[in-house]
Amino acid sequence: MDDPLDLAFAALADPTRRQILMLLLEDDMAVTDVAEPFEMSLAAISKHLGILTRASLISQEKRGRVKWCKLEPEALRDASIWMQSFGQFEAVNLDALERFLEHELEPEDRSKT
Amino acid sequence: MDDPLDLAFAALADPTRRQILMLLLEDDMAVTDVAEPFEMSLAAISKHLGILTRASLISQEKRGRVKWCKLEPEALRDASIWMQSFGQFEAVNLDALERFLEHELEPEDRSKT
DNA sequence: CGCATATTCAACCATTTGGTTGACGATCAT
DNA sequence: ATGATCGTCAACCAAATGGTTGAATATGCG
Repeated sequence: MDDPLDLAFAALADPTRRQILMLLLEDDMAVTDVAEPFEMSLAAISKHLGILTRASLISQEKRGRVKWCKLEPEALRDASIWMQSFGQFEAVNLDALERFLEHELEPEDRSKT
Repeated sequence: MDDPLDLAFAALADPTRRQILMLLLEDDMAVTDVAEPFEMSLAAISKHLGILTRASLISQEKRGRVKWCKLEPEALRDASIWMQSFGQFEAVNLDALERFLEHELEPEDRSKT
């Protein structure tokens, strides 16, 4: 079961991991900093990052003792492309996207605007 | 864990379920007919269809003793929209899509052309 | 060196998942 | 009414998932 599509969708199915991706959308981050907003242990976050890495949704590069996490949109693109075949292209409604993201991002506690 | 996005991505993470969606892309189908190309039991397929239904990726309507399954792209669209925020819109590369679908659909045994 | 920081590893646990089988309830045809 | 077909349900099972804790491994700092 190492179909890239399996890995990508399975990785995206967890809300913690989607939230991690949203964090990384703003900037590359160290593992410890990724973990900071979450209630769970650092080890748990480390596992989530491993899953995201195996799914190629992020990459991790160790510089010094810090491991930097970076968003890697390629695999996400493949999954997105797969989905387009069902969404019949009208899926990409940018107005809907904006409204959706507002609704999705607001309830999170990460709003330090 | 009834976030629609969780349900949609988790449903898509299974290759059997993605294959079912591809079947339904061509036409609405009865449960038995959906199950026919697969090795596994009818009950297993019934479960998969239940998961797809709870994720709103398909709908099921019982007419007589036959339960018809129908593709329902709305939830898929939501998931797709979520992903666009990472793919930075250039994700929708139609050439790539066509090449991808060719590669994805060809190896299946569903080719009765 | 000796200690703090950053991250992973290993063992463990509860829950979920994906599958099986056999019995069951509906529906249609004869 | 009998019987075949359509589909689900319930109980069970093995394996995967998402979390915990405590020990281990680097790496940087003074």
